Amino acid sequence: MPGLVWTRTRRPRGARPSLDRATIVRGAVELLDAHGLAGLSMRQLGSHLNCGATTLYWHVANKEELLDLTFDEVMGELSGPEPGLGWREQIIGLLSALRAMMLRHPWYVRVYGSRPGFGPHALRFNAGLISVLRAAGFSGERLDNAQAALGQYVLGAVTNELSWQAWRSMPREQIDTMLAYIREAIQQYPDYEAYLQEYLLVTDPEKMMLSRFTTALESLLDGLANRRDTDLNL
Amino acid sequence: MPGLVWTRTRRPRGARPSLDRATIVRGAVELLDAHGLAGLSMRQLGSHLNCGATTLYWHVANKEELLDLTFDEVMGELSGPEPGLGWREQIIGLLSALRAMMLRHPWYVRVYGSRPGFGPHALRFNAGLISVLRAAGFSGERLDNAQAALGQYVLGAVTNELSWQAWRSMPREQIDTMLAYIREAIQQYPDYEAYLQEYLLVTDPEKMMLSRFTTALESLLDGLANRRDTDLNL
DNA sequence: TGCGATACTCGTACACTGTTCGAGAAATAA
DNA sequence: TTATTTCTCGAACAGTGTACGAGTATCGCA
Repeated sequence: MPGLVWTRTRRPRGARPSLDRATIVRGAVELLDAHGLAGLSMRQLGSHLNCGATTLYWHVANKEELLDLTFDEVMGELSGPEPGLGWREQIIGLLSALRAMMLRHPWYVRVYGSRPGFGPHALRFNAGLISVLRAAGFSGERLDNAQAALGQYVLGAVTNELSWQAWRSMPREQIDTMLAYIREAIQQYPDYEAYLQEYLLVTDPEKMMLSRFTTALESLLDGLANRRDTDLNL
Repeated sequence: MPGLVWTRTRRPRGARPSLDRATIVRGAVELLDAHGLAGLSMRQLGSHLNCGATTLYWHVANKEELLDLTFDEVMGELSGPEPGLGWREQIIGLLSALRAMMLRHPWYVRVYGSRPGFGPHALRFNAGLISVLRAAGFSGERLDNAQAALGQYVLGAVTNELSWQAWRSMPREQIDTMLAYIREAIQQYPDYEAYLQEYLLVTDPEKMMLSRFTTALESLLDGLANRRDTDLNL
């Protein structure tokens, strides 16, 4: 438990470092991207970086802190709001980039659930979102509500999308038996059956997910726009 | 990998069961509620149920399947839509109950990310949501968009709320050092600073979270209502 | 009544995990 | 040179999921 989690200012007076906090975090992200959350172990990360597993514990307090660091590391892939656009376009741009990042790093949403996420990159991103909203006429509790609603929606949408991806990447026979079960079980819900028949095995899920995402965001922005302080330039 | 995951129809011709699939799942939920996702191990579940750890593997394929079962088990705590209300009230009732369930079982959202969730109880709940939306004038792609947006928002909101809870339940000194770091780091974002000063240590977080949830849902429903087939009885 | 066959229970074992501890190596400061 | 600090890492511990196979209790049927 160091004082500050993300920054460490130590001036080396002794041996040659040969291993760095930043390279450890980068290596962890590589392993996470390649093999998922379960594929990251201290030993495997050690051999990935050509060092002993316990060496990592000199640079990092424990695995939890390492996950915190990877969490903020990928937040660093995001950039700030695009100037010169309307506030809705700016927000959709920010959140679409956030979604893309989360999809690039599928372990991100699973780490999120038990972690605050106040690293410098996360702060920077949130500050950008807040500034756009404030300029658009949100303040006080309405600002808080808008910011929370938007961020939370993105998180849930990506979580849902990833769970859908996991479902589609199951072995074919498992999908088939599952489908047979579902088809039989939903016969008692005619409305739902008609709905699922159409969407359970859609041909282009990526396109559907993106369409879901943007239209839901538009709907949410519609609703939020009516809850601003000023009702100008809608 | 049994044929159907959630149902198993075997007629015992041999020994006394003394252990049941349902009691295993109930015991697993108890352990998860008490000690979190990390607190559920096959050995601990065994001793919780007064049986050997490997005995469980006769009734359950592996831990993953057990998690699937617990997942649907807690979905069984939800009931269908309340008749005699407007569609918005029905939906808010359904989703508020879903949120309350997820908060009762904080492990739920962490399990969700890597799991499809097509158990019978989940199907029942989704069918209820779909039927309300269909009766409210949604169909086709708009129905899909509305259903996805609502479910995804709830998931994200609860995930966010739980991460917030985890943050507030950290040891006090860790919170303080983190706060000091955050306060210093956000000085370069004046807008965000003013915002965080107000909301970082709000006195009644439960109330704030509930307010966020309901107003975001109202905003989302506002936006969705304009994207129905018929624009009647808004 | 006896005899499989079936339905379960569980001890042992294996490979793996996060993490602690303490010994050692290497480089700088005095 | 000596002392001190920085860093690496092998060994060990408790815990994990799960495969295997031996053992036991109960049933249907002869």
